[in-house]
Amino acid sequence: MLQNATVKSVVKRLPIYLDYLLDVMKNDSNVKYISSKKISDDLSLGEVQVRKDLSAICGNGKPKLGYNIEKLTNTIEQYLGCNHIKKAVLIGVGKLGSAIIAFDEFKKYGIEIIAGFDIKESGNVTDIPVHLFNKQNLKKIFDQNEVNIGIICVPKQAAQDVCNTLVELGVDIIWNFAPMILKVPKNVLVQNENLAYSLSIVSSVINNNSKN
Amino acid sequence: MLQNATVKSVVKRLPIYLDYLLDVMKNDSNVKYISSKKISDDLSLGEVQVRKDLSAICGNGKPKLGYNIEKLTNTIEQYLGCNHIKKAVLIGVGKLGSAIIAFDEFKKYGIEIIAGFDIKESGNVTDIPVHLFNKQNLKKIFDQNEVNIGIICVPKQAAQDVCNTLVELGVDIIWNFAPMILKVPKNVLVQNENLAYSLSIVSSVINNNSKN
DNA sequence: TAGATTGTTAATCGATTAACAATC
DNA sequence: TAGATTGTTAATCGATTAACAATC
Repeated sequence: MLQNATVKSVVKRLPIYLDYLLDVMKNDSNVKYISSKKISDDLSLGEVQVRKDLSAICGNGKPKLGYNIEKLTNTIEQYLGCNHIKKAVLIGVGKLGSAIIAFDEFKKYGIEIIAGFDIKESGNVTDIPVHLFNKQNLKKIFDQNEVNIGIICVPKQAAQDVCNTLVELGVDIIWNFAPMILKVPKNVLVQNENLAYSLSIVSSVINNNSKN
Repeated sequence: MLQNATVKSVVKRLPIYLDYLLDVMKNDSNVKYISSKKISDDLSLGEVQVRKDLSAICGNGKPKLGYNIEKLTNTIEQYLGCNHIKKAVLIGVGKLGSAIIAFDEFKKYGIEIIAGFDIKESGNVTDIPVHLFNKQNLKKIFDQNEVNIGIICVPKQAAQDVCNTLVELGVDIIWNFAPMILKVPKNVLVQNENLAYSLSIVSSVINNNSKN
């Protein structure tokens, strides 16, 4: 069922479907089936695209009825690994770092931040301990836990160093908020959250609109 | 020079080039020209892609020499509207909101946050006044300034309401951090910064890697 | 059976890459 | 002039959309 070949463009839409389906079920727990037409209308997507996306990950739609909404939800959650707990550490507990730690949506995808690290030790942020950042302290946590994810919220000057340390300790994926491109070995994946790049789009859109 | 037709895929790479070029110039102020080969090598992009991107926005490369690095930088900055000041307000000055206000990269793209708004009035965040959020207060700021950008950092339950108010007051573009899809009229553009969706990719990557 | 809706195959569109011509 | 590097036209690749066949 979980074909690795499922393309990136489809995976990117899965959380959109998931949010939508959860919402539909919350609003009316009697709905058992939902059609691709309704989904596509509500989400402003192409009808065929929805059908093709869904058939790529489950393909248990019933002609005349649509998709069993509960089954579909479960399939998407399974595909996204929502029920498989993954542990993360976050480095750089400044304003952004604390905001991320407090971010509500981690549980939804089965991700748990088990510790924060900062060059200033600073107690707790909403239950999660913040340790002094150094290799020994970090290693201790990695020895006691299987840590999959490293979240980088340090200033960009420090980001590559922090990244190297995380890679050395064995994270699989880095969620990077530092506005720069990190160098990592091929087996590590970097998911960039480059706010500056988004900002550049905001800026260019206004710039070019006002030229019209 | 600034063709509106320049495609989105190209625009998305412009800030990458810009960061890179600024960095090259900082490290060696003697470099006058840079070739597409060097750029593509350093950024791990295709050589032809770099050349095509650059020719789309400027096209003043010199055979045998490369591109005048200063001219190129200026052109990109101009294209992205870096030297044209655009004003923004930010709604929801919680942890994430304060982090955004303090974010360093606004100036680079000519964006200025002139005020924050929150349901709790809370003084200042790094020089920027935070007002009590209500329509009157918001309108006052819009009357006194040409505000182009609304930044939404409120919880998702409040986001659509805030969005409507901002649209009504006349923003051109909304930078949305609430993890949901906002409904806006066609003339308003929403740039989503949906951390939850990024997170879902983080989750799915680990999930599917560990299946191999 | 007729009709609604799924699922798939083929056509289109957009972006990237390859081949090559133009130019300093 | 020869060689390096740009810029453009054509080929390829991937994703979306359209057309239609399959099925409950």
